[in-house]
Amino acid sequence: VATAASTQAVSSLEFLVRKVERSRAIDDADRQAILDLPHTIRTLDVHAYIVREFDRAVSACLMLSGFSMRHKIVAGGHRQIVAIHMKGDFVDLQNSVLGTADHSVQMLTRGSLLMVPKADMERLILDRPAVARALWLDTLVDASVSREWIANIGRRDARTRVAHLLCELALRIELAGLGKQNAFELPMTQEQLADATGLTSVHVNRTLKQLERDGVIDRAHPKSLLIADWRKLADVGDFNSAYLHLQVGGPAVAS
Amino acid sequence: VATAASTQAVSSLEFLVRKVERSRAIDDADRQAILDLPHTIRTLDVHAYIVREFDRAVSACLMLSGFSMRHKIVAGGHRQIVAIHMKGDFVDLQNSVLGTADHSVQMLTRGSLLMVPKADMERLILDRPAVARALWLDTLVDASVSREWIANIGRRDARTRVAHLLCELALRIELAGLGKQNAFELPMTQEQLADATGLTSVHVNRTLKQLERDGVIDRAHPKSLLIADWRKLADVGDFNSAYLHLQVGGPAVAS
DNA sequence: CGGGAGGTTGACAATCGTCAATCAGAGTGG
DNA sequence: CCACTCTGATTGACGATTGTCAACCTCCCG
Repeated sequence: VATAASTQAVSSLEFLVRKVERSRAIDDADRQAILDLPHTIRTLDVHAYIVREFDRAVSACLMLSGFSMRHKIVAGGHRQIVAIHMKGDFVDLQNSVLGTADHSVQMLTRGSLLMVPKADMERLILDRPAVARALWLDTLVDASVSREWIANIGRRDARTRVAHLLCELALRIELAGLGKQNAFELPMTQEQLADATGLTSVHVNRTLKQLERDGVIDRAHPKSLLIADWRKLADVGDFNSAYLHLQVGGPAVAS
Repeated sequence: VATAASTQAVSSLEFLVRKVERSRAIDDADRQAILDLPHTIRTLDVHAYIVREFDRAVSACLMLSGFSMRHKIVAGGHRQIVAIHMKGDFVDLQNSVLGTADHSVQMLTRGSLLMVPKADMERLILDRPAVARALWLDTLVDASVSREWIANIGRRDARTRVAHLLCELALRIELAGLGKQNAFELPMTQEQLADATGLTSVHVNRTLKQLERDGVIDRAHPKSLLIADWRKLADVGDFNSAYLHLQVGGPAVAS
């Protein structure tokens, strides 16, 4: 795989360096190992697939812009979205370690991705333990989010469930620098919200309408979401951000 | 932390070596690093907590026997079980990396655990990349199971959901050498099955009864489960074991 | 201007939850 | 050995959250 050494590409790897640094102290050799990664940038349209079920992973993909969804199809053709990804998220680090994808990842909007060949990623992981630990941390946070989604879908009613998802998206969008916590563009249709919450689009519609009537959210256009009362939404949504592990990393191993 | 060097303890670390070896080729230094880990063995009674929400992790725990459940509590006090663990599973590797636990882990049966202090685990991870990768793999498989649970709870009806969970448990119990795929002791009450599937115990009861009437399962005692027709159960449960990633590891990085 | 995707709404159906009573089995102490 | 107790399983009646179906609307875009 050729190394794309355009200005754009180099700044993208620096983005990866900063991501890794957020969760873990890394040294110059670690930093250089990341900056030396061969890579390409891919821009994908809405609905384009990043990973397809049964694919064998060939690259690790880091989202640079846009939104994507991870989803599974069950018997009967129903779809369940199991994660939403945005700028700064790795979308198939797991597939690149596990081998065959057991689900698909598809763009929710147009966006661009940093692609690093699987073999180079593997080598980075084995050569640079501090980087490996930071990436592992990333997958652990993903796993924590998945567990919260299980609880959300399994044990909360529609109103709470939708409010919770909106809270999560709002917070993550703000953290990614893509909008304000209480005013952002919702990158999903109501059908997609339904597939993420285990509901139907009709019921999501009714639920959103109700939240709007109750003065919790405000929607000028159907897609733009204004959170009229964050406190209230977090309350309705039984939302506690602990599961996002925003301050992770923990102390380095004592030496 | 003192090293417990009883015969029992040593064989437990060998168990960890074998676990790591299953997913990844490791060398003698890796093997020795594992065998040198300080550790203790703890036996816990039914309902005992392995990890409590808000705890700061102090040890990584590997299950040696018995069953446990990972669960979250939502507003209203409802409980959602987000994972079932058994012999060979790590129960708080994630907490040991993430810091504070965002949920609890509790014994479903009496059982024993191998405990390794967090700091030693951290050091192992940084010093032995091949071991770190194997452990990472373990957490990735857990994450994959979580995603399947999201789909199971979000998009399948009660009958399918329960059947799917039974299939997963049957397969994992057989793989752990704790029973046969089509005849094993179910370590969970119907209320626990309900909390794992996002249903109520009453509805789980009706569903199990129906599966029994349909000749899919057979229950001599309420707790012993005989899968009368594995094919049929897997069919009813829309079960495909791919998400368990039973053949993982992938090729080592080309050198 | 036409087509299409997505949003909105109503009527009705059904899966699943709630409540409550009863039953079965295991462990305990007398 | 036998009441006693507790946990968990079972069942019925009823209610409600959520799904289904279908129509219509609105906006965007070519």
